[in-house]
Amino acid sequence: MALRLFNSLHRRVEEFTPLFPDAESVGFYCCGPTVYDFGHIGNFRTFVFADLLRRYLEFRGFRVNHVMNITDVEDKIIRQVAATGQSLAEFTSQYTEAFLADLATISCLKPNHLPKATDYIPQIVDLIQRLEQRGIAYRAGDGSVYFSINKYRACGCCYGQLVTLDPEAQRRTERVSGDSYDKDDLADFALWKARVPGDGVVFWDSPWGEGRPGWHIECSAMSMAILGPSFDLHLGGEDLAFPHHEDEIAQSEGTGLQQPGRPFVKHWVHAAHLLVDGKKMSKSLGNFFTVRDLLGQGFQGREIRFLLISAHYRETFNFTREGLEATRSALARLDATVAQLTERAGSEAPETSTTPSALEISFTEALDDDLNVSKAWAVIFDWVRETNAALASGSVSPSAAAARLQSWLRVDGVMGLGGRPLEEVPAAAVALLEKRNAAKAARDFGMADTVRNELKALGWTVEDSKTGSKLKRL
RNA sequence: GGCGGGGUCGCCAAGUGGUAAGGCACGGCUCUGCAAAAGCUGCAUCGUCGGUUCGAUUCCGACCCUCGCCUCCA
Repeated sequence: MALRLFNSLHRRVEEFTPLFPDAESVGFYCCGPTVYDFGHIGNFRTFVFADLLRRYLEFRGFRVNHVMNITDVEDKIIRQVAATGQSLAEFTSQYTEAFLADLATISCLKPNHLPKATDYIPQIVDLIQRLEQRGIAYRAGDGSVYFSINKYRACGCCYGQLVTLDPEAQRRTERVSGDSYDKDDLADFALWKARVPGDGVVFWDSPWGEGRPGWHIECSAMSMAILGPSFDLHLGGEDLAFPHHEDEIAQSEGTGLQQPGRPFVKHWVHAAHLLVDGKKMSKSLGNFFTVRDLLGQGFQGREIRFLLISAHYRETFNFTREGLEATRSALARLDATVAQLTERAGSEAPETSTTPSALEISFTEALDDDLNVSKAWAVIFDWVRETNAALASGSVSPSAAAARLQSWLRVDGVMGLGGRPLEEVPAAAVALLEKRNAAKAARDFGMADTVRNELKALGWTVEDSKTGSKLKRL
């Protein structure tokens, strides 16, 4: 079996095979954040999903060249720069750093490349010039450069690969008409925006005068500069499918840089939105939570991660506080099993086995199926139950425990939950535990219960078993 | 208005033409001084109405509700 993934380009699940089988890595691009503010967990749903897919590809033996861009020039950023008096770099770097810190908090591996749009102005200009030379880009009266969808189509190219849009049937929103500028056609989009007074000091020189790049062309420039004109996977939130990704395809393929018969991107993958109270989580609706907000409320990064990858990536998912709280119990159960295995295994080497474990086989089957995480969690929790039962029956040898643990660690290499960090038991708690043990031995259960409550107040719970009492962090 | 997703147990969420995974919560039992943890166990006929079929939650049609995109957006 092989990994099958839904390809937005063909609207069906397809087997994933690399575009260039001999290449040393798979080209993997995910549209990153616009760094004008802290990202919210709706944004991070997409990034965690990208991280999961990247980790799974690696689990399946691919080497992945993971690129995530940072959009560091854009209208909102320019407004903020003007308002704060900071330089563009000063302003965007603080949110870029915050973004990377948040990614780490939710256990996302750092992408191999994190290109910033402002570092790719020459490449952007180059692409626009190519489009101009081919007659697909044109200069408008205001000094901006636009992409002509009609000219592009006249070259035999297809605009409308990711979405089926009938321009005539479109609603004429205010946004559309308000954005008309000097375009030949309403649907054309900006490649280079001429400098306007509101841009302040944010502008670059170009063959078309001072200005700044359009949003869409940035991703084309960065992805092709790093991964080449054709690459394997392009990810993003579903709201980016149109117009952002559609325009990326048009600009990138419009340059004619691809080898004949090669697409810009072989496989497009889109992550569905996170909802809050049934509505899309967004800055404009104000119904969002940042990673920092949730951390401040006492949640852990791994709990947020778990929740974000508990549902299939193509289904919208309703975020609730209750849902986040529920992850705690589930993770605790998983942690307890892993902790028991670790203890049982000791320093014993795992049983040698040349075949993957049942856990790994079922897990692989689940994720091969268009990254069916729900199925994967079912597999994992079935394994938890079975492992707990085996441990309780005493039938797990240290080397068998080590083997199970090793197998889990391989699976967790994809899920990225990690274990809950072990905390050293403070001396005060140890003393109380001993006091309770003594009380129990003396059959003074009133005292034992009192001490147990004192321990609880310190944040430790007691678990009694045949082999003695143990403290566990609450 | 156009296009695209959804409606499955209290909540979250898989899945299948032959009467429905898993997680959280809840109940019972075992274990325990009592708990906790763990195990066992109980709990749904799948939005509505029709159609196809020996049989549909799964296919088709209609309808209702809901979310998203339609050039700011992960």
